[in-house]
Amino acid sequence: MPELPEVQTIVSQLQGKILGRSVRQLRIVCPSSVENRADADLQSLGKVQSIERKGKFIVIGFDSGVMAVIHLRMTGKLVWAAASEPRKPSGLRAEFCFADGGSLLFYSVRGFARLDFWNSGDKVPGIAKLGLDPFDKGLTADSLAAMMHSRKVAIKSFLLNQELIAGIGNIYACEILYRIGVHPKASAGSLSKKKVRELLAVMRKVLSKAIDCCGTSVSDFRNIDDKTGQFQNFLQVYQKKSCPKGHRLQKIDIAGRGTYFCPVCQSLEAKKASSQLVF
DNA sequence: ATTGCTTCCTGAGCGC
DNA sequence: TGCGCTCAGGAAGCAA
Repeated sequence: MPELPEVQTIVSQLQGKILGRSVRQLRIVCPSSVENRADADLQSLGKVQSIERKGKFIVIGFDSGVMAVIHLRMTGKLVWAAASEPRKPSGLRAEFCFADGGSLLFYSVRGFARLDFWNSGDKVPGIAKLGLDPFDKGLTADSLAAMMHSRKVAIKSFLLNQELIAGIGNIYACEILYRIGVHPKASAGSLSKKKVRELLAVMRKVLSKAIDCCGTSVSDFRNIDDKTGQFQNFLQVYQKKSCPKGHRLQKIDIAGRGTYFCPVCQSLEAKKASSQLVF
């Protein structure tokens, strides 16, 4: 499931592939996954001017004044295909055909992913509500501690809330909490200032490493060349039986997500200083 | 205001 | 081999 590192991987690859190129035709295969909320004809999108990540959203700006806002949710994919390559029909929702050859294919196996068109500068509801990016300089130990202060919600749910911090999903939430030795059910407000500082540092470290690895492929994440990422080789708890120290892991449900944690390394009180290696 | 539950959907994996 | 069941989860929407 694409989270911040996977989406960043796709955005970086798209920048190298389609920036400055013109879309000749937009082929909408499945209209229920695509919506035009722009005052423009989608058959004259024009040239790709910008490609950005906003939380887990991908925003592609065109010189016609339209932007494509894409959210891959769980099983969405963007795949580059040469004009001659056969298209896998299963889950194909739309295709951007480029004037100088090649296509960007938008897939969504389970139909949750979205491709919506807006006028550049429109306030897109999902994006407008996003909290700070984990790498935003405005996100400091102080501001994070202020956000967490007095919140009773489980720290795992806090990390998954896109309106607070944008980009973390289930896999990285589990991995970050294991690395700082905090129980996923510990209330966000219960973390000491020292732990909050550690949380911020480890969050950035884990996400950076995952970006360097071009993401995590535990199920079906693929980059635009249909290749897997490599961070699954560094996972310590997600879908594992035991932690790196050999303790048996537990799996519980938090906010409707499978949550993996080590009952030995991750204390509920969130007070124990972590001495374990991050990688 | 904050928290939590339900819904959407299909392929993979499992037991029989 | 094949059937039916369970599980996977991001975010909107609504209830408490």
